[in-house]
Amino acid sequence: MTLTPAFFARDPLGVAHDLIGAEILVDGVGGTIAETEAYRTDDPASHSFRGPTLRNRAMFGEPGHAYVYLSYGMHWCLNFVCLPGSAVLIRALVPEHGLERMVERRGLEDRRRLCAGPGRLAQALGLDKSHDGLSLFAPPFELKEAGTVPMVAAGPRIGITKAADWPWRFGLKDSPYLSKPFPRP
DNA sequence: GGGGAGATTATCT
DNA sequence: GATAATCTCCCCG
Repeated sequence: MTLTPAFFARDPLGVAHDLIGAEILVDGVGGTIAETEAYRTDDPASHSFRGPTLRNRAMFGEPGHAYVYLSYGMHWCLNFVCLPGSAVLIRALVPEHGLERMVERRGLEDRRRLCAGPGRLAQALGLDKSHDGLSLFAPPFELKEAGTVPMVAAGPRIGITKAADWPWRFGLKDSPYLSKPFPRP
């Protein structure tokens, strides 16, 4: 699967699945995408459900751009915009590049917890409001395709109250870098 | 290792 | 004024 803007111009379910195993870097810091969640326009849990607002405007912009928002007044979260009104939340990475900077930003050494969760990942990569709306195909972002086809697990999304049972969460099967294990089938 | 409280603020009702 | 796509710390056992 070639990572071009066209890759993102489709249903976020497919994008969320196909992003597992790809690599994301911000200023050279990052690693393999280990966990994602899809948010669609007809999805009660999505920020886009009630239409465009100031916060979610990036979700209605160009596919292949970043949507970065502040969660719980404290944590930045990174999304990749797909078709207008839809996006994929990046929930976990396998930390591989720039470990030193991640440790510095996160204030801990435990590799398993550096990027295991959307807020942790954003902190490790130094993301904030300034990245909202930026293209993923230009610095400081860098995307690389998966080397091999990974085993992908799917299950219910995490931390939401609406449509909580829809299995729109994807991840590297049995990876120790997930924010949480997937429920047994 | 697991459950629960508290942190902290932009956004929308 | 309530809510939220979360995280850390503290307590228990």
